[in-house]
Amino acid sequence: MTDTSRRPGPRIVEVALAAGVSKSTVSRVLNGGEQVSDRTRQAVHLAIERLGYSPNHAARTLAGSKANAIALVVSEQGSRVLADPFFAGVLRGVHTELTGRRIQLLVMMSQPDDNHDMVAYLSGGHVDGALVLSLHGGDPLPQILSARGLPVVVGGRPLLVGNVPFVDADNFTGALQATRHLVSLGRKRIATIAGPQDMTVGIDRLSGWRRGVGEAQRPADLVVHSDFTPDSGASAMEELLSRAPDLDAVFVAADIMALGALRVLRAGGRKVPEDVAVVGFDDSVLASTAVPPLTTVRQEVEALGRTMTWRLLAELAGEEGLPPSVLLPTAMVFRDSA
Amino acid sequence: MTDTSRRPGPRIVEVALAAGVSKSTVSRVLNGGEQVSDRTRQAVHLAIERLGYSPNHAARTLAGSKANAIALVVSEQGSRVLADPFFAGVLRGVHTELTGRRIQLLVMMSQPDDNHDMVAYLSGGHVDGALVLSLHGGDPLPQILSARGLPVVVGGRPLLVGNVPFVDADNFTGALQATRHLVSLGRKRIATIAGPQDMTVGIDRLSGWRRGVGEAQRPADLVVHSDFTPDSGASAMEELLSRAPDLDAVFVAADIMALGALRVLRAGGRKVPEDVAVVGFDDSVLASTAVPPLTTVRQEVEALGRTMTWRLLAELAGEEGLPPSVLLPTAMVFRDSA
DNA sequence: GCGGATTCTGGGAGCGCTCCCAGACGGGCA
DNA sequence: TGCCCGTCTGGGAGCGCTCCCAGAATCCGC
Repeated sequence: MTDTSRRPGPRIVEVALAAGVSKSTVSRVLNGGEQVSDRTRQAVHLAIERLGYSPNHAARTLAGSKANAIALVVSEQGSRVLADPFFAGVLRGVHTELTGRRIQLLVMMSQPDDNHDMVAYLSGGHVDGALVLSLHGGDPLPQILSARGLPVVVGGRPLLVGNVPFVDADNFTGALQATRHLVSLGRKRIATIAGPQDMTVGIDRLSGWRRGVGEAQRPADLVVHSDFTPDSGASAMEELLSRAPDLDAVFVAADIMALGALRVLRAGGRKVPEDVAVVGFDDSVLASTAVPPLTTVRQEVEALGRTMTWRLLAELAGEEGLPPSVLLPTAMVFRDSA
Repeated sequence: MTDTSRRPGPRIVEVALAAGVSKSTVSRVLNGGEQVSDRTRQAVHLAIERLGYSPNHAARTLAGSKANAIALVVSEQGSRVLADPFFAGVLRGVHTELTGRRIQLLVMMSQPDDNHDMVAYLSGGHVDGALVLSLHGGDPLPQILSARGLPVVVGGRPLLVGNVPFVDADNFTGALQATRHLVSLGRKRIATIAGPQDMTVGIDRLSGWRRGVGEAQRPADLVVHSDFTPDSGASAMEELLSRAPDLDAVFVAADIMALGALRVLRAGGRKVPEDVAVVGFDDSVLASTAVPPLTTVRQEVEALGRTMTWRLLAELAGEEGLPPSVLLPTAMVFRDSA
């Protein structure tokens, strides 16, 4: 339909002509830009500006040895509940880190079952690297891609460690901080509603709590596992209450579960924080609107995206001495619930 | 660093050789696939399968007349609060609609101020079309792109109508339904906390409420404008309460504002829904976890993404008689607050 | 049985770039 | 002055596809 007789915009030769140089030189300026005299470089830049030239991505990719694109892979299933605000934040971070560079961001969603096509695509040279948001840590995708020679950075500590670099919030320390806070409040019976133990985010936050109660000589028996939904948080709270009616604090491994827990506490006539102090995790939008507003542990989702991207690009650039993995600091946010 | 001496995987000629045909024929099968005998087609498909061939995107784009890619443009600013879950849902819908087709999805974020580069990029033939998520309806970006010949579909009704097709939830009807529900409950003094009036989502939801109170012969004076944050919802509720202490119902134009309103009502000793019935909008995750759980209007965010994509692809395919724009139905979700 | 229409196939010229190679130019040193 | 070497530049061969054109194969009716 739209037969604009070939794509619009000037070609590299037009720029070369305008600048009075060859297209090789323009190309040189566009890329590394070494071995070009300042006068020439400026002339080229001027011509580019004047003509509004924007290099053809497909041609660069075809001719060059890199794809000038990276992929952000999100798992379809994981993206249901937890991932929503999480994902948007990560994406923003990724994008921030990418601006200025001429690198395309491809977003893909991995099906739980059949990733055959995606693996073929990604390892087929269409992208230079991949960012994998691995919410359910057991996903073999990062390993597969990495084994095929594609640079990969995982967001969230993977369950199978392997040698794929990852970036994650420091869930362990965050949970530890939260528990220490409860201890410092003088709480004696500190429970936890833990996340699923097949996800490192669940595992690490539980470990942090264990360490926290351990170092304060408190019993570490009040653990109920749950699955990152408000309802499961509610039933976990019920179970805790029936097991230990004397509990006076709960560390809940995710704000969204904390909402369910708060509901049960309220229904049971326990005052928060007077009778039971509650600390959540994530500092999602839910936390500030909860009743009462939730004291929680903040993780910088956007920084996660930025750091993942930085790590990947650094690797692509061939930088040496990169950290295999990065843990991002977390910080307590004090509100009313503890 | 990773000098894999050219990209891995077979080329189209390998496939042609394996199938005993020419590369032209393989190309034909890959694309439209008309004018190819069934026997040949099957042989080619077999060869593709056997070799695990995946066509080189850059080469197709360079040689062909289309880019085989579409862009999803999100505004950086809008993506802060409102957009988070919204965006993930839309993206999922877009992706769903794209699977199977060999079309890349590029995600870009538009800076509020400088979109110069992005416009150049998008209208430079790098993508075949664009999906623009326009949360702040006044954005001229869709018009600009469209004027430059790029097919565009906007998500959310734009403020400047123009001739750019859009897909939106039927905010008007949704608000009308909500208001009618409050009327049917026998409420007499029905207020609204409206959204910003520089966004059509705010305008349309207010219109729906006006229509609803109007057709029930109720006064339409209890309007307070707010800005889609819990705190602004709270202060709006305070204002309403002081202006009309006898109000017995509120339609809040977004769940996130309703949370603030609920807080104020609770603090003021009003029982929800007994004293004041509250209906929200969006059916976000916030609604079900609110206290009390919020009756609200559900908009199908994923369907929005799917529909936008369908509309764009249909246009790219040159289909005739496409609807200029589409309004997606909304549905009431009844919980405890009204 | 033959001409022409119809269906199918192959050849090859680009698409717009990068990157290798060779050549032009100039400056320092013996 | 002559030679070498380093800096800068231009030419041109691809990258892997699509798409146009021409030619081969098949079919049909008279």
